[in-house]
Amino acid sequence: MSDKEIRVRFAPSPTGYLHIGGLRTALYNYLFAKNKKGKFILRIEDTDRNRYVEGAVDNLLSTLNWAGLQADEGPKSSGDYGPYLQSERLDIYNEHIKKLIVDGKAYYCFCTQERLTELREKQKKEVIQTKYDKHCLHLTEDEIIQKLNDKTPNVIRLNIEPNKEIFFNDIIRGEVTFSSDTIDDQVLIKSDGFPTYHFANVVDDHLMKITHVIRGEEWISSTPKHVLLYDYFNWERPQFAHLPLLLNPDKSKLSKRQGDVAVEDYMQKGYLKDALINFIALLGWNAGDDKEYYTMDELINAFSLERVNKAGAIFNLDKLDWLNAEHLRSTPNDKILIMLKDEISKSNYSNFDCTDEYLLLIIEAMKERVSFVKEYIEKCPYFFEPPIEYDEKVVKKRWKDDSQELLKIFSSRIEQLVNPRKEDYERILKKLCEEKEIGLGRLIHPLRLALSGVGIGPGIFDLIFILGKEESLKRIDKALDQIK
RNA sequence: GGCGCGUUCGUCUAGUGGCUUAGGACGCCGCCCUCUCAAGGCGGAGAUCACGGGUUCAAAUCCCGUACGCGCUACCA
Repeated sequence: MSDKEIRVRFAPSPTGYLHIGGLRTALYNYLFAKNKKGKFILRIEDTDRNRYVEGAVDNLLSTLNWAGLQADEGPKSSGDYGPYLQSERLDIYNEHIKKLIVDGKAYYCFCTQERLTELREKQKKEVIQTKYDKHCLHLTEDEIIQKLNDKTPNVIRLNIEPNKEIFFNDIIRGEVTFSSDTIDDQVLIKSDGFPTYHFANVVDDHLMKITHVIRGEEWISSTPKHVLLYDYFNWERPQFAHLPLLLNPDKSKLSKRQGDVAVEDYMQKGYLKDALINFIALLGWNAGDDKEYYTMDELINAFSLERVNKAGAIFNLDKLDWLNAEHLRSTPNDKILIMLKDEISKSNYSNFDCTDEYLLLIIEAMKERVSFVKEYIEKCPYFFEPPIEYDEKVVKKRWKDDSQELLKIFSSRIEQLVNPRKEDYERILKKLCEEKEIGLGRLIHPLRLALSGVGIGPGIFDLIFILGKEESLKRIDKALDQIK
């Protein structure tokens, strides 16, 4: 493998949404390509007309873009090897299948669906492997021409020679061997004239000069068919790397039934793309050290197929939440501001009117306390509206006999302040506690309760400063009135 | 059923024959810090490395077998 340009592809079928497992496959392809200064190509495998979903391609593209996995070549990008939609490449497949037929490597099959089902049932009853019996391979040329002229529905099948050892090398798993006897004469061209995945994928990968086929483990079993096709065409085989599967908690292949599998679901839940990418990158790969937090650039630098695991990984969200918090914490405040404003517009506080400076103060104060942007609202609603009620437990624990008096004095003293800073509140509070010979908590806790209605939150001086003098005075008054 | 792939703490994983009384991370528990909650620091519980044979002075690591799990077994991808 000389200095040839590395070219890999992500080849999803447009089923309506991007599966999280698909995102990981795309990511590994992307990381590998970028690490090798190669190209990442997106090809849409839309050869199954029954599964056509309106708008699926656009959706796929936008989700991939959100995740930061822009294709160097693809349906909406430029590229010299298009079209990148298989449904637009029918002529190409047709031209290539002819060569195979001429060489006897593929053949027409006119068997009806009924005969095929019957055959399969018979084989099942005899408990032998279910596969096509090459019935139509023995048709004479005249018979074939006759049937073709009669427009008898037909498919084209791969002609697999019996009794051959087929092996290929997998970067992740090493050498894998199959006996050709266990491989079916796969349909290459369906009766509607569309190719199957097996045929289209090989033709396209060759024509698009794909050097490495990186895909899910579920393709291992059909790889011998693909490998045979390369050999039949006399084409150089790409390198294969079959990724371990993403699993449900019960270890079955990650599926819709057991939780969210669409990338959009995670977008909607408020996960940061950097966190999601970081998380799925670590599901099946690691650099061999203890590093857990990665940016995309760091992933590109560190990634290698050799260090991808063989065993499937259960998709478990605990770590994702932690990574999201980590990534959110290292996001600059001005970026969080933009996300927070968006979140506010979607919340009950959509009419809340305030300056960016106000939100920035909240962001800074809450930064260590949130894992998601929306928690800047959920965990501290008191920044957006006065407390409606006071946490019963906190009242019981923190509201003492002297709380009323202390708050009254404190309130009257801060009232005198002009444009108070955080330090001014602190000075006054400390002085008052000194005078009364009490610990700071004696005043701090009731004050927090009065201001926020709850017993948890940012530092008290941040809290009072952010709310501001007027608002704080109002809230203290109200609390004095309502908490008994 | 056939074929293929896999199997280290609950989960993600390190480990490529001696450095391993199997390391880290998430989660969980405790302590410290402290105005609360977090964050942070420190510590703890948690894996007879699926099982059984072999090879070797020495095996989680190499070989064989078994079990279990998963994938494929379509004119789906």
